[in-house]
Amino acid sequence: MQIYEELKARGLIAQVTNEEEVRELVNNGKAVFYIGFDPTADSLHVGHFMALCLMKRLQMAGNKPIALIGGGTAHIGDPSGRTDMRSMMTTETINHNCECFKKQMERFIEFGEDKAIMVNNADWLLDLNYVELLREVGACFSVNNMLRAECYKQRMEKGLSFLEFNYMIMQSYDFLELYRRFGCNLQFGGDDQWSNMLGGRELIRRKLDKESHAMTITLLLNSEGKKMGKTVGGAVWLDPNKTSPYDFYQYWRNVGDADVLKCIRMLTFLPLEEIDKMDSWEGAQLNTAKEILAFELTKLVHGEEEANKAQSAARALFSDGGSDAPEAPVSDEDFTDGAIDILTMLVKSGLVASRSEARRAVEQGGVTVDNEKVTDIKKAFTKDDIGEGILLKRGKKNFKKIVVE
RNA sequence: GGGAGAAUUCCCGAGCGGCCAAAGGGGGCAGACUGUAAAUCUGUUGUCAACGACUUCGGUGGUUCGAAUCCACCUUCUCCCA
Repeated sequence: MQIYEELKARGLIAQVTNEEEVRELVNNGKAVFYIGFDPTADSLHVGHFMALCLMKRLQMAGNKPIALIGGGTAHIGDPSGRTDMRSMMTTETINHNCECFKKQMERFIEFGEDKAIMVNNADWLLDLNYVELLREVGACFSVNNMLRAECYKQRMEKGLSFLEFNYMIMQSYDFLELYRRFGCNLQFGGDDQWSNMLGGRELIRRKLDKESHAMTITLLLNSEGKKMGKTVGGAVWLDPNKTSPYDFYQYWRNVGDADVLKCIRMLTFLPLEEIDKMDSWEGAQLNTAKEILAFELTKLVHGEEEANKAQSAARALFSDGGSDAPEAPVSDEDFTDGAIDILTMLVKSGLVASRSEARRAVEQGGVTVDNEKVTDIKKAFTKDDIGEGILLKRGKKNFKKIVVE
């Protein structure tokens, strides 16, 4: 099976400009393609991960990836898929985020001579002269067409600033620039980028009279139509300091029944035949599929060792109440009169955000210590009680092993 | 440039000068049920030394015994006219 067919079978491809031509390009390793990453945070998240996997797949098939970090476009902010204007970021923040992105990407994609390259559009966007730019590309954009684009339509209700309106032009300019510099002939992106990508294609045609292509990746949506990889606390990050490997594992372990197979197909590198076999699984058997999904992804992002750790911690905890939990240290200052009370312990461990929350959790019967329910908010523990460490749980899925420093 | 209106807790959205830590919904959390799923039901959802106290209703001042509520100015946004 060739790469294009595989991507298709995995459900990764949402839209392409011209299927025949793109297939030809990609299957023969003739594509020089780019994906843009907006450095809006200091870590990549699951959404980016999909794009990275796609780059890897295409690279393995002999195509040349360009990772574009949007150090320049980040100054503007992409209005696509947003209903409000995002707050403007300072140049320092953007630069910091770019650095973080770089480091994380290097773990997935091989960069170097004749391999993948990484560029930052700040290098050309920030020095542009307004009038020159207008003269060069301004004529190539029809405002009428732009306003018809879905991403702007939505914002017409709420209000759209001129700043954000220009995002499409910047992104199109990127494509043009990459075409000129590296012969980049294909752009990938999330499905919400479609109109921006077409803008670039149009620009290349007008300025250089050359054909280029665009292809969008299916956005990873759950069965309710919501973007996956988001939790209340924010995104599921790839940075282990922002989302621990265990939490990362748990996120995938807990996806809904309806979404497991889709995720395995789209995100893992397991052979398709193997995945097809799982297709018939149902009911509690899906739990196995979830475990596979969680393990495979954790392995890809954090390495096999971390994946094993996360898996055994989870298994131990949910089956026999094990001891492989992440540790939360408490220090001498946390003890008063030689003991630490349950509320302090909950707060210190990070299992709850405030003492009030801790109190509620205990009062509602959601807290256990070494699997014994604690109902008294005044309950306290001495160092001897803690000994080598005790297992503190809030609810069914949140736990820490308390140890004395 | 002229005019009208809006800003409330995680989000949406009620809120007579005292009975407002602020209705209702969503979301979150916990419990029951389960398969670490979904659906459903129950409780809960500002903070703290907790039958009480403290800090919140865009910002800064003011009126008042008392302000989310009234006044002034500022900021941001929306709408109408140009």
